[in-house]
Amino acid sequence: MMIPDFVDVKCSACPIRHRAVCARCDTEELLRLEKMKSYRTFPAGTEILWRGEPLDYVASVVSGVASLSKTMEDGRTQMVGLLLPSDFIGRPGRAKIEFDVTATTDVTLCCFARAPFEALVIDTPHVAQRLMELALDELDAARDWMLLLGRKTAREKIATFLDMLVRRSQLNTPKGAGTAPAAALHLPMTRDQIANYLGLTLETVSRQFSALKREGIIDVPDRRSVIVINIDLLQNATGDDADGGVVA
Amino acid sequence: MMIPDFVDVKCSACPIRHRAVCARCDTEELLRLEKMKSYRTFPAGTEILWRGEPLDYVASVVSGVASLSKTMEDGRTQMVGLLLPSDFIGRPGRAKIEFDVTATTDVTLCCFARAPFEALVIDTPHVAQRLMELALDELDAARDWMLLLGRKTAREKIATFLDMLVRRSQLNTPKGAGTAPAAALHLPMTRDQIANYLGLTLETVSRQFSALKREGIIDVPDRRSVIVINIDLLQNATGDDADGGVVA
DNA sequence: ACGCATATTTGATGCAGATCAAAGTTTTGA
DNA sequence: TCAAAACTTTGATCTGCATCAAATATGCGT
Repeated sequence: MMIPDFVDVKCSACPIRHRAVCARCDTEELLRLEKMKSYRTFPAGTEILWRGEPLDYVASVVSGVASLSKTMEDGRTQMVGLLLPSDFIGRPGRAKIEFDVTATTDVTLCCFARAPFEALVIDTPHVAQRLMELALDELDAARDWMLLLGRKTAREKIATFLDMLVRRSQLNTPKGAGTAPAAALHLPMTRDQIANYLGLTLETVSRQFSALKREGIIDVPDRRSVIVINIDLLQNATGDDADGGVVA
Repeated sequence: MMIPDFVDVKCSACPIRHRAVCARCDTEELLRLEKMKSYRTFPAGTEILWRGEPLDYVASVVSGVASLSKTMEDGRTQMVGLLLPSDFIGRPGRAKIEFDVTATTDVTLCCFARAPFEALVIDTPHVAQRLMELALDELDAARDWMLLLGRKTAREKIATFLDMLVRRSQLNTPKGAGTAPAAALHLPMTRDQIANYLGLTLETVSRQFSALKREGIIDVPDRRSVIVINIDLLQNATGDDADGGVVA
């Protein structure tokens, strides 16, 4: 399979320039980052980091989707986060992590060696502040997910998941006002991975997809695509209040 | 009921001095904090903050236990965090929160007006760094809880909850080596609140307490107390690996 | 294009935990 | 000191989702 190559991308032309940890860096700071960065690509399904492994690098996700997951002794696993383009891996002052990071799709990372990056964080309050914002966003997302995992039904979980994908795809194409009539979604994961994310089994995920399809709320043209036919009904099925409590 | 009064406590004599946001402040910085702080006490069961309400203050928990919770339209609720002494409420750059904060027991807060506190954060990298550490600790805790909510059985949830209380009480009384034979725990919440925290119903919580008691793993002398008779069996019942993945 | 590996759907059945119900127990306050 | 309120325990039953099982579908390597 063809994996896109980012080796020569300049920060100024970087697709995640405005949302990543470097969002508020000026030209000079970008030059400093440019010198310490290197791209690395991981094929879908490969491990990026193991739990407990020492972290010599920190990184931003440039393209693709990675997942954070925790595993119990007997093999039960739970995804505890999704890393999308512009999300950050690794934390200042933390030499290791308590979960595994896996490439869900092919993933390209913009890696920074730990030591010079931490020096940069100390010198530039922008960057420290941006790291804090990214951490707080993750914390909000984790708490929304705790409500989902602890209290939502299988149907609500699937609807919430699809609704999240719709909102996220709208972030990338913010088309003024007017509700989009039917949104085509690309699913970045298999049924099994979706089940892991939602605290379900793959069979239950499949059955709920079928049920939503049967009701005309979505269509599933192929295993990696979903078309949302009726976004209002979908949002009703999430169990959240109308306004959603999502960052506007 | 008698509620302890902290109005005149000096930072230098503060019980959470070494763990809170001010952990690494020097004498001069403490003086600055001293000038902007004020104590406030909330009786058990009262609301400290409502979701979406503008935050004019940030605060540290000085004593007692507060909880963060999310509620669905139809009334289902899920606790998404527990705030113990030294934990922090409110974040730099965030004017509101996406959950309710409730006093679980009587709670005393050390409150700082938002504006001067944010000025302090900008001036003193210590404080910004400590806030980041606190946020990352919360993120780790949230992720552990996602595994619990998504994949653990009722029995494992209860065992994990009790084990967490044991570990936390050991933090306050770190007695060198040697396993404590039987730990007496004070439960800071009702069965209903425990159920909310663990994504269960109160009946299931009660049944699992009874089962652990029947097996001789714990004793329950009264509704707010648990005595851990066999900590090894309790930890076996959590479903976590032996070493636990908890911060050493 | 074929065949195998992998992913998905669908069906049948079982069970953990929710729900419904009622009987204790502890706390509170008049 | 007593009654009412709040909390907890225990029992009976129900149900949503897991589990077990098998039949497709899809994609990949040769």
